[in-house]
Amino acid sequence: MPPASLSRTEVIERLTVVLRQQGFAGASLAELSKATGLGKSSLYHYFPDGKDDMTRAVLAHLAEQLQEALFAPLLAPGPARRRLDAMAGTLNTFYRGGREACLLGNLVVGETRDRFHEELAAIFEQWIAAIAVVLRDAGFSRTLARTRAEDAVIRIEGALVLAAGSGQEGVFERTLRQLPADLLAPAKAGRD
Amino acid sequence: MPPASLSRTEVIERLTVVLRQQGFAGASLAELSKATGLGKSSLYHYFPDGKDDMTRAVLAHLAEQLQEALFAPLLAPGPARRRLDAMAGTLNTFYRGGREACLLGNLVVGETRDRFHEELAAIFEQWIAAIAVVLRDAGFSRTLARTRAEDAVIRIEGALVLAAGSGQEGVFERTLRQLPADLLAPAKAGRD
DNA sequence: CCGCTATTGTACCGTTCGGTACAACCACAA
DNA sequence: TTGTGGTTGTACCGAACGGTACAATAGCGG
Repeated sequence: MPPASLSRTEVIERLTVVLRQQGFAGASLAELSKATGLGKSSLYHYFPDGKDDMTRAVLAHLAEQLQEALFAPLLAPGPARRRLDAMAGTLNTFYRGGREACLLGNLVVGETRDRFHEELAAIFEQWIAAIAVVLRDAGFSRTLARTRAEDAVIRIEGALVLAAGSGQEGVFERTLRQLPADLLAPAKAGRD
Repeated sequence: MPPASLSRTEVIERLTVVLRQQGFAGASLAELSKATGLGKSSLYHYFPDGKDDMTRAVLAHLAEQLQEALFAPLLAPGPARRRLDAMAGTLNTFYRGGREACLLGNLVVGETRDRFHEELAAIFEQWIAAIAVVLRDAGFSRTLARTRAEDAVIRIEGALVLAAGSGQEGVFERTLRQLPADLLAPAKAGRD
């Protein structure tokens, strides 16, 4: 085994890859060890509580990443449309056009949903709240902004599921392309 | 262990419960055995290839169920709106208002995505195709009907993810409530 | 150079994993 | 009654699981 020379961040990023592809139950210590290049003893040195600790570290790292790459731009000044377009662009590269799975989506399963519920719910909430701010800035009511923001996250997560399940390439990118305009579309009586 | 006296269908339904809650990797033989009341030997008697066979049987059973409870009503004559409303109602009970996970969504993960890709893709495709027929009947173009049908499945799957991840009860039901009207909304220039 | 701490390899723990072998059972037909 | 074939409990398999103990190392400040 090489002398590592990986920063903690790099280790966490490699753990992320395994967890987001395999889910919690499917990610074995052996795989996590291989992916990081760290032996089990090193892994337990940095993450004393094992997979649990690793997952929490991965979630914390993800929260930071999203904060600066997604939420902050959403909350920054500028035209609503441009901010939403930026989110779509960021997500498209983040999920490699739908070819990469969503860590959050793969952790809301079985016992892990309850075990990491706080962290998961917090990330989802921040995301929705950030989108809702944009929609409020665009002039929508608080409640409409909120439901549309939830809808945005719903469509992103759903598109990742369908893209993975159907194997159709375009599904995710098309969803991202439509999203900004749909979110900003004028409210219609009887809808929303 | 009781003398079983379960029909094959009942066994499959009990396997379904475990698989949809725990996913493939998270569903152990011990759990599947306990849930069905069948010992491992009986399980292997009915499903010689183990979890693989069980999962395939569960997927086949799900396909049948969806066929008669979801796709057939969608393809039956009647006003488009009523047919979509029926779908929404069926889904709401099927997923217990978002409290129950989606088997499909939990199988598009890790290696299981590839292992059962054919079955998964077929079910998604049938579902989308059935919705698209309704939208074509409602007067939409082939391509618009198709993309909106994909969007419907996307929103359903996404709503299940967000409902599970956020713990918010209303998310799934609200999504289902909005869906029929959104799908039938007149096309607007620049959107869709 | 020393000594100290952080890190790591190796060996091992008990448990559970998916899966198999096989004898006993059971209902039922001959 | 005696098969007989579909079923089942029990015992077991090797491998992999998550996790631990510990001695050896590596790197670095003094």
